[in-house]
Amino acid sequence: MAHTRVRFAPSPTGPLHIGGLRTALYNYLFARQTGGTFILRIEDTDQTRYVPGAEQYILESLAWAGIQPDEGPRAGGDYAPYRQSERKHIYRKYAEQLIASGHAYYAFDTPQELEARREQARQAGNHNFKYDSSVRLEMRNSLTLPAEEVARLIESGAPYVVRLKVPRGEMITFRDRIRGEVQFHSEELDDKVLLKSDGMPTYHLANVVDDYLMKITHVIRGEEWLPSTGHHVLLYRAFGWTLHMPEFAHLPLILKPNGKGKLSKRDGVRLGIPVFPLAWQGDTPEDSFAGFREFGFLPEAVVNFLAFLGWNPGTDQEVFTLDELCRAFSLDKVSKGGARFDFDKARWFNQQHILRMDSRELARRVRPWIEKYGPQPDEDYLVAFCELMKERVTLLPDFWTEGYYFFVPVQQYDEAAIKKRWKPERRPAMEGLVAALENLTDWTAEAIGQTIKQYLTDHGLKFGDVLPFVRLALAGTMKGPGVNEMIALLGKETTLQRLRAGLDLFDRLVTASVESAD
RNA sequence: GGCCCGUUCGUCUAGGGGUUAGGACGCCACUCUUUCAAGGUGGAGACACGGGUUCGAUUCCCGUACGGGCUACCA
Repeated sequence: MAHTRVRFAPSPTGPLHIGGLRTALYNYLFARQTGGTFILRIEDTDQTRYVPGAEQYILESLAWAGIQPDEGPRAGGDYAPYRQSERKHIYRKYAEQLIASGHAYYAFDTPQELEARREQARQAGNHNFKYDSSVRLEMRNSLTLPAEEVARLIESGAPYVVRLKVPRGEMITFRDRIRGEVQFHSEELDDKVLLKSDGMPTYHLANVVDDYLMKITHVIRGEEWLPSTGHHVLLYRAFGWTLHMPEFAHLPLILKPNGKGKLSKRDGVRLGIPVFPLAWQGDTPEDSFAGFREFGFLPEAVVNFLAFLGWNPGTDQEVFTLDELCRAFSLDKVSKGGARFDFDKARWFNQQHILRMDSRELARRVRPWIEKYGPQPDEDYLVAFCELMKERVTLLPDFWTEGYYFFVPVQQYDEAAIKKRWKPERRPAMEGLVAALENLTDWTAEAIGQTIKQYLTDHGLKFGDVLPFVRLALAGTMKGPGVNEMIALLGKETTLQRLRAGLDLFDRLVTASVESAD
């Protein structure tokens, strides 16, 4: 196969949707796997929908996910510029070439005239007005107007568009990498606007021209583009570029959790789940959203999760690094049906990636989530903490909520557990243990374990007789890492102090409940 | 409405003319453990429907149903 060149071509109209990120990911994986080039092209041809900051957001999202473009507005490349607004001058030439060859025409119908025409069709019971071969000869365009009139209109600066002259009676067939052969009757296609009255191209023209100019070999995009691919094929034919036509691969959509429609930003706010990679600050609170990053997802996990929404390697392996995905990915294994967004599965992927991540690397990711609350733990302490906690969290904020007591005093004791278990008779045994620990100098989990075990056997006690109370005094909760490790990390001073304070608290709680029971 | 695409456990999916239809998430149980997790074991749980083709269809074909996408001077 010739050198593959694929592009991700988002429109900067707002934050990049998670579905868009997946499209970018698949393009990236395909490029990496085939040793090809991954290109980012900004499709900003709609000036009315342009949102400042959106392009920056796209760049940051891709960077966060670890899928950097080889060519693009930031990265540069031999086919620059990569922003369609900066390529505006290119498209007109191609539009005129099409007019000259009889594949397109000027149309002067105003939006009002078109609307009137649509309304007229509605009156006649046709709710599906199309500007196509059946009506174009009734409209105001270079096909119906005398040549002098057309020239006069253009010279006088009258607004016009260029439309594709879709031929009659042709069958348009193309092979989609994912769906096989797809066909359209040319009769069903309307005369799409190619060049808008503001001089900008529409997606259809810009897309085909740029893909040709940038030597794109594979167009991997969402299924919502499937219906207009017929027009695109026609365009390649009209330009005489059929031999350079890229291979198409239309990806299944990412659906709402209930399966009804494609996932939208509304679903995010409605269900309290992220549908964007990063937070987006809109003009209003309703237009601002948290992203996967802010929810505490690792980019590795999001990438893994997204990769599996519509693709699978055909093996039992589910947890993949980006590199592994690059190697395992194949367009042929992309499924056809839409995939529902499953937040629980996303959480599971995150848990898996946390679990497998090197603790030192993990500590780097976790640090902001701890410092957010004040503490600034030193590196080794944080690494050790991550080592203890990583198998009991799913999202990054859990490190704090589940293990805050490693950084600050216990805020809340599980009083129900204490009242249920604590017997004041246990106090001497606990005090003895405190004394034993106080004498210990080798403050490691192993030595601590030895000391506790020795003490228990010496006094005929079982683990269950004291350990739950050690845990409660140290962490306030019955949950958490092994007691030995917990003691070792907390340090001698904190451990002894919390144990002593705990004993007093336990007694107080139990006597209080006895009194209230009277 | 028209056109296009799709349909295997609740979800993501493997599979493919003859299988006990496999895995993962979630759920349940058990196990391990001082606890919570993680891990291990086990369980419930699916081929949308109707016709063909065939000795035999979940698998191939055709319909139907259902779902989705598109139907702009938006991408």
